[in-house]
Amino acid sequence: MTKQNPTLADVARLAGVSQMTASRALNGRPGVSRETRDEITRIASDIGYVVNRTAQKLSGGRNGIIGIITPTLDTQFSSELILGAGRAARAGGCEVLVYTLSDDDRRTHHDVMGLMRQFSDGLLAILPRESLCLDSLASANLPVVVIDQRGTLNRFPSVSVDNYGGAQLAVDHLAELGHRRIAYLGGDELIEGVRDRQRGYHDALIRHGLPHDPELVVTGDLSQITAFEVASGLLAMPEPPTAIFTANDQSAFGVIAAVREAGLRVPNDISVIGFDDIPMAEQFHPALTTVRQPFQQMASSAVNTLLSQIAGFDAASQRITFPAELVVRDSTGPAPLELRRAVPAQAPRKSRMQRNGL
Amino acid sequence: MTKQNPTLADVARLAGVSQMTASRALNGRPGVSRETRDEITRIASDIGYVVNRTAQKLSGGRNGIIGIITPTLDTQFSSELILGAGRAARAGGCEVLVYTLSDDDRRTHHDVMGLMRQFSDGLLAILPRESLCLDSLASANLPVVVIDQRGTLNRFPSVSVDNYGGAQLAVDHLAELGHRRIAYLGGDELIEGVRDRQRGYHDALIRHGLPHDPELVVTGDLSQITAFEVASGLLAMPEPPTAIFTANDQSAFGVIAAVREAGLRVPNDISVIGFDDIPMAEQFHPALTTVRQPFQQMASSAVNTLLSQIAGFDAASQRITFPAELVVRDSTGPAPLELRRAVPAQAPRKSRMQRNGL
DNA sequence: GTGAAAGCGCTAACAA
DNA sequence: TTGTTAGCGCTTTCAC
Repeated sequence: MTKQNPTLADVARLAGVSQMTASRALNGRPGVSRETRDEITRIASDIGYVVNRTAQKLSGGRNGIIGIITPTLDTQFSSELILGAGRAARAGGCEVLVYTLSDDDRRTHHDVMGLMRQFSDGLLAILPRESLCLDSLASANLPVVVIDQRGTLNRFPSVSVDNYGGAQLAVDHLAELGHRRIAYLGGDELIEGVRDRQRGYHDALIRHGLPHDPELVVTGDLSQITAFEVASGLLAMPEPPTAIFTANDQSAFGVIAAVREAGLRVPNDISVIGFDDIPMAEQFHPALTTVRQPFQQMASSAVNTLLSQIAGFDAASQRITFPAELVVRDSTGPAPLELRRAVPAQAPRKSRMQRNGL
Repeated sequence: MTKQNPTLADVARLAGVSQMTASRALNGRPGVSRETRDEITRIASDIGYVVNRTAQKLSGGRNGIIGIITPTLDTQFSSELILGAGRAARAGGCEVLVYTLSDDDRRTHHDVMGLMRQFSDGLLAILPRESLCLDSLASANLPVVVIDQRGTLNRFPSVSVDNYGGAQLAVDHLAELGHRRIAYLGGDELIEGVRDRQRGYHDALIRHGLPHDPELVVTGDLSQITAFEVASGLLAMPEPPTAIFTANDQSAFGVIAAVREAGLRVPNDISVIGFDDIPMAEQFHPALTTVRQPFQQMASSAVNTLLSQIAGFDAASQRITFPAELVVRDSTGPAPLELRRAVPAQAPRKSRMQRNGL
C-alpha cells in the first residue's frame, strides 16, 4: 500500500475544476472549453491517471470492455478468433477480456454470464455447440453476438462461415481429382457447423453422382487423437476410401498420421482435406489442403456488430455468413489411377500396399 | 431492458434483514445465525441473485477474480498454463479472466496493468521475456506472481521450471545414445528461460567431454517456420550434427520437417529433442522426445502463491522451481554407427544419404 | 461551459 | 447476532 492510484477527484482538484468537467474532458464529451480540456488532459497524463473501469461500469456507463466467452483456449480455432476480435475491438477503442468456460461443469453457466455481464459492455460468444449458455445469455440484457452458431432460435446476431458451401468445395476438389470413394470424418453432432459440413458433403456427393456409402461416414470428436483411431478403422476396410474429408484440420492431422501408420502415403495413396485452415495446416507435413474460414474477418465482423449494438442499434436478427475458401496444398492429389473411373469389386488394398513398398 | 438483475438490496428486503446481514450470509462470513443464513441463501438462489463483482471490488473488498496476463494465446505453452491456472483458481473459489497483451504495442503496458488491477484481486503474469510489464506491475500495488521468469530484479514471487537442468537432461539423453555432434537451436535471447536452456546445453556438453562447435549453436524465434529454415542450414553443413536439441517443441516440429525435406529420417539419421512437452508433442509423428515442463503443477503452484498473497501473507521473495522431466519418445535414437565414437574428418553426409536411400 | 447532488451495488467500520 | 453509516470512483441528472 504505497500510495493510492490517482482518481478523477485528484485530476479535478489539481485542475481546479469539478469532477464532472474532468470526466467530460477525459471522455471527449462536449461541454468543455478547448483550453480546459487540454489542461485537464495534460494533468491527467502527468499524474498517471487511468480511469477505473470498474467504477465506470458501476455508475451505469459503458466501460469499453468486451467480454469473450470461449469453451476452450487450446485450439487454434479459438485463438485465431480471439486474436482477431482483440484487434478489432482495440481498433474500436475497446479492450477485451476472455473467460474460458470451465472444463468441469461445476459452475453453472448462469453464474458465468452474470459475471461477464457485470464486467463488460457486450459479449462475444464463441459457442460452437448449441450450448446451455444461450439461455443464460438471453436473460442477460446486454448485447451479445454469437460466433459460429447461427442457432435454431434466432435469438442473437451471429457470424459464421458457410459450412455447407465449404464442405461442397472440399468434395468438388476431390471429385475433380478423380476420387470416387470419399470418406467423411465428422465431429460432435451437436455442433451446428459440423452438421452443415456433413450435409454439404452429402449433397455434393449426390451432385457429382458419386456413391454414397454410409460406411464412409464416420464420427470423431474433432480431436487429433480420436481422428487417428477412427481413420485407422476406415483404412482397414476391405474397400477403403481414396480420400478423406474431415470436419476440422485437427482431425485431418490425425488422419494423416493414421495413413502413415498404415504404411500408405499422403497424397499418393490417400488424399486428406481438412476444414478451418488453422495456422498449423500450412506448417504441417504434408501441408494440408483445407477449407479456410476467414477468422479475421469473422471476428472483426462480430466485434463490429457488437459495437453497433452497444451503440444502441438493433441487430437482433442479423445473420452474417462468410464464404469459405478452398486452399489447395500438398495433402490432396489425383486418385490412384486404377480407382479413378470405376470402383472395382475386388479389394484394392493389396495393390496399393505394393506400390507403396517400392 | 426487461428487468433489472436482482441486487443485494432485493435479497435483504425479501428476507426482511439488512443488506449487511445478507452480505455476511452470502459470503460465508461469521456473525449470522444458522437459520437466517439458510433463509437468505434460499431467497438469493430463488430470485437468481448473483453478486456484482464490480461493486464488490469497488467497495474495497476482494472479488474473487484472478487476472492472467499472457503475451499470446496461440501457443499451447500458454494455453496449458492458463488451463491449469483456471483449475487451481476455481479450486480456490476464484474465477479467472485473461488479458492478452496486444500484438501491436500501441497500448502502453501501463494502461493494461491499470485495467487488470481494477478488475482483480491479483495478477498472474505469463511473461517469458523480460518485459517492460514488470515495471508497470511493480507500480501496481496488488499481488503478482510471475510464471517462467525469475527475473533479475527479484521483485515478484515466481514459478518456473528448471530450464538449466532440463537442458542437461536432454543432452545427457543424446550423449547416452552415442551422439557427439549435438546442435542447439535456441530462441529469443531475451527470454530468461531460453538462456538457461542454452547454458545447460553448453555445460552438459563440457561435462560429457563433447566438442563444443559454435557452428552448431543457432538461433530461431521459437516458431516452427523459423526453425525449419534454420535447421535446413544446419543440415546443409559439410559436417552436420547427428542430433538437434531445440529450445521448445514448436521448433522441434520445424526441425523434423526440415530433416524430412533434406531426405533424411528422424530418428535414424538425425535425432531431435524438444522442450516443453506440449500436448502436440505426443501426437506428432514421430512422437517427440522432449523435456517436460509440469505445466499443471507450475500453474497451480503459482495460483496458490497468489492466493496466499491475496490472503495477506508475504511471498515477495519466493522463487519456486520445478524439476524438468525427460520424456523419451520416437524422435531420438542411437547415433549413426560410424559417427558414434569419433568424429571423422570427412563429411559423413554422403554415407547417410545412401543409407536413407535403402 | 461548468458544477452540485445523488446513486450505481457492495462492504468496511462501527454501533447496538 | 444484527443494523447503521459511510464511501469505493465514476457518471447521470439537473441546476446554474
